[in-house]
Amino acid sequence: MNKFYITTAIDYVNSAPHIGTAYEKIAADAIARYKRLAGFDTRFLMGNDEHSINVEKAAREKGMDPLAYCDQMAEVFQGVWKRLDISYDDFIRTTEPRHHRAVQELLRRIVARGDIFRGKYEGYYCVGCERFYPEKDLVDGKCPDHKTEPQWVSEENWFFKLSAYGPRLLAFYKEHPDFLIPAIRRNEIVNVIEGGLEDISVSRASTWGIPFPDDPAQRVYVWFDALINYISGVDFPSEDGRWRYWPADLHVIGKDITRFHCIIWPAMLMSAGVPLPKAVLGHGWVHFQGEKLSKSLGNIVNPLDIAEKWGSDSLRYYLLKEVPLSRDGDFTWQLFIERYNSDLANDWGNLFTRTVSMVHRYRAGLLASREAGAELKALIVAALRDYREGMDRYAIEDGIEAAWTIIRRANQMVEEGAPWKLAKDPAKAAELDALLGELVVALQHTALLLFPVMPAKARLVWETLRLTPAIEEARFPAEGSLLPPPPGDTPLGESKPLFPRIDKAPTESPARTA
RNA sequence: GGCGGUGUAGCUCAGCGGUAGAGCAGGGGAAUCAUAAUCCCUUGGUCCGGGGUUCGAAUCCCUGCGCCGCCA
Repeated sequence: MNKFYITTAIDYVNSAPHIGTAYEKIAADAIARYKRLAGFDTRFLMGNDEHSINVEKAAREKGMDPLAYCDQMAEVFQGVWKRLDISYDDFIRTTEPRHHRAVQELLRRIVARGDIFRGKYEGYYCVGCERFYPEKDLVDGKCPDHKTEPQWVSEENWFFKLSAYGPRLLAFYKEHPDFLIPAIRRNEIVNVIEGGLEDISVSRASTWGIPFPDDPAQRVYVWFDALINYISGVDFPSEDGRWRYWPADLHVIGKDITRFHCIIWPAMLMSAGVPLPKAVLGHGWVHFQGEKLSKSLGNIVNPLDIAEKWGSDSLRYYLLKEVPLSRDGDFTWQLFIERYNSDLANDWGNLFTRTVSMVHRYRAGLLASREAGAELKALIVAALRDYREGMDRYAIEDGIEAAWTIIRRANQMVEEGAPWKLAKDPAKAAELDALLGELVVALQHTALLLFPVMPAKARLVWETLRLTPAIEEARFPAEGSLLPPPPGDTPLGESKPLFPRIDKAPTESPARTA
């Protein structure tokens, strides 16, 4: 069986997840679920990045031991992810022993290669960013991001010979043009490499972090440490068990950290002699009401607020449909309500309730016919093909669009067939049976296709149609065919609104307006 | 400043050499199974401005402007 190993960025735990963080996990989750439907032995890794100085600082400010603080935040993060139906298989924390082992072993190999040397670093260091800034990049002597004064740091560190890897990286990008998605970001990275790489400091004099091998006075620099989670999560340096998932098939990350993932990380692996990941997807940002998310603007939206009120699926749908991974998108309440009502409540939700209630009303919940006619079958087969074509390119919005061709057609079929008329004429009983059967088959396939995007509602549709086994076990039918139909001898479940409409008035301004 | 992207209907976007497209919103109608949802029809665009290539350009080239990204 083909495997598929997908990861997301691990998160700093000095603040709770916001809608942008959630977007990345939701997108990765949809891809992971899609791959499972496609029959891949899928491994989906997420985690927390706990060795940041800022994490230590946040803990101290709360008067907590850093590790205890991290434990607490790990609960918070995983609670949010579960609430959003993120189906991760494993959750790695960089304070775990398994991670320490992996980091130290990888470093040992890099040292053995001769790529680590002792050097002195002096420069302005922004604690907020955990990075050095050249003086010319400072604005009024302050960090352009945090607007705080950086510290002048001068210390002896361990350095990694990144500069030596420029040619190999360029050759790699030439051979693997699809490594970094979308293409535009690949060009940027190639330009950076062509401009020449500098060696990087990979250790800090600190007490919070992973001890540098053979130099307990130094801790591994948080970024160097963090990247390694992708292999410690599959048991590196063990050669068996989960290591079969490596190399990763896709690292899903934000576009701001592509350089770490597309230059430093491959170079580290080259140095250590570990195979490189297959691809990196650098997604864009979710803006809120037209503005970047930022603490100072106070427009950080808690994804749980939306999920609690309207269901996690509606948030997932909005983000995946309106914010293609390849570019930035915007979250606005107005558009959210618009998409929710028109796409979810009116199109999909209504198709579900009207179909199920007609089966109950006219046929006591039982299906005498359970197959698609030639025309509908062709449509579903085409939708399956288009869906997979889109999802394989990680164009989730195109996959959703393909699913909607079934929904639209089914709603049309209801109008054209007018079951309420057929029901009044006993001579047309067979026609009515056939139509209801077609609608149910259509609905069944929408549940399959939308499961990666809206797992909870898809599951509800699936179960209402009495389909077995569970939707989590479902797999795509072979090319050109449809799923096995629902049973004919068990009455369908209850018809209830999948997405209760949002009445505009009371929800006009749940947050400040732009 | 350099490199790159982008600018198409009120909104979000597709089209990327052959008579302007989709969804939503707006207008009209049909229907009543359904969350007053659905379905049908429909209004709406100097395709950012200017120049050029071509029988023909939203689509290619040049230039100006706006926005965005990366680098400096």
